[in-house]
Amino acid sequence: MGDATLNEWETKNELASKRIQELLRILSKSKMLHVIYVFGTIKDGLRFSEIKKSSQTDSTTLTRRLSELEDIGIIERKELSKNSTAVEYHVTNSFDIVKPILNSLLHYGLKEKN
Amino acid sequence: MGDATLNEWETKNELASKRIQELLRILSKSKMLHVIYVFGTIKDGLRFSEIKKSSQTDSTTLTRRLSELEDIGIIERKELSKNSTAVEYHVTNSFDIVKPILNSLLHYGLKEKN
DNA sequence: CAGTATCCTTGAAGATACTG
DNA sequence: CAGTATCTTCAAGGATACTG
Repeated sequence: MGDATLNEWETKNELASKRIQELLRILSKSKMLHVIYVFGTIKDGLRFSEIKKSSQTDSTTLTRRLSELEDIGIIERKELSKNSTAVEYHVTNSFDIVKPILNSLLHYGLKEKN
Repeated sequence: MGDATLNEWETKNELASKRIQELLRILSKSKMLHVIYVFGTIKDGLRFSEIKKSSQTDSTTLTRRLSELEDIGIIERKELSKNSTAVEYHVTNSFDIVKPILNSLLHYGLKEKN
C-alpha cells in the first residue's frame, strides 16, 4: 500500500471509501461469492435457474443477490422477449474491475496460515 | 479468473471458501478499513489510543475490530511490560497477504463508474 | 491508558408458502 | 420459469456508563 495512494483515499476521496465499504458489504453477503463465481466460470448470459442450480442458492436469496449485483452495476438483467418469463443475466464491464479482488481473495483462501 | 483455480476452489477446497467468506465478513465491518489503513500507513507497533485517534473509532468498536483482526492472525497484541496498562499492536506476516486485496479494493474505489 | 458492560435498534439470513 | 411475500431468528452497530 503506497502512502500517496492512501493519502488520496483517506483525505481527498471520501467517496472511494464509501464505494469500497459498500462493495465489501455486498461481497460478504451469503452466497454472493458462489453467485459471482458462476458468472466468472460458466459463461455469459445466464438464466435464473442455471445460477440457482450452480450456486446452490434458494430463490429468495438468489433474487436478493442478483438485485444487489445489478444495483452496483456488475451485472445486467435482460428480458429475452416481451410477454415471456425468460430472463438472462449478463456481466458488465464493471465485472472486470472486481475480478482482481476475487483473485486476491482466492489466493488468500488457498494460502495456508503461516 | 482461471478455470483451473476456480475448480480447485469450488470442488477441492471448501476450506478456502470458508476462509474467504470469513475474511470478507470481517473486512466489511464498520471502521475495519479505517483501522487496517492505520496499520498500513502509519507504522508498526501502535498503541490503542493512536489507532483510536487515527481511525476515529470509539473504544467499544475498536476493541471489537482489533480482536477480530487478532483472531484471524493479521495483527498481534503485546503487553509492553508486566503490571502496566501499556499495550502495542503489531502486524504479522499475514498482513502482507491481505495487502493485495486492499490495493484491489482501492483501485475499485478510485475508479469511476463505467 | 486500555479497555468492559449493558441496552437498544436495525438489518440480514433462512424457511415456507404462494404466483403470473 | 422466475420470482414475491411473510415470518422468525440472530448478528452487528452505536450510545452510554463504568473500571483497574
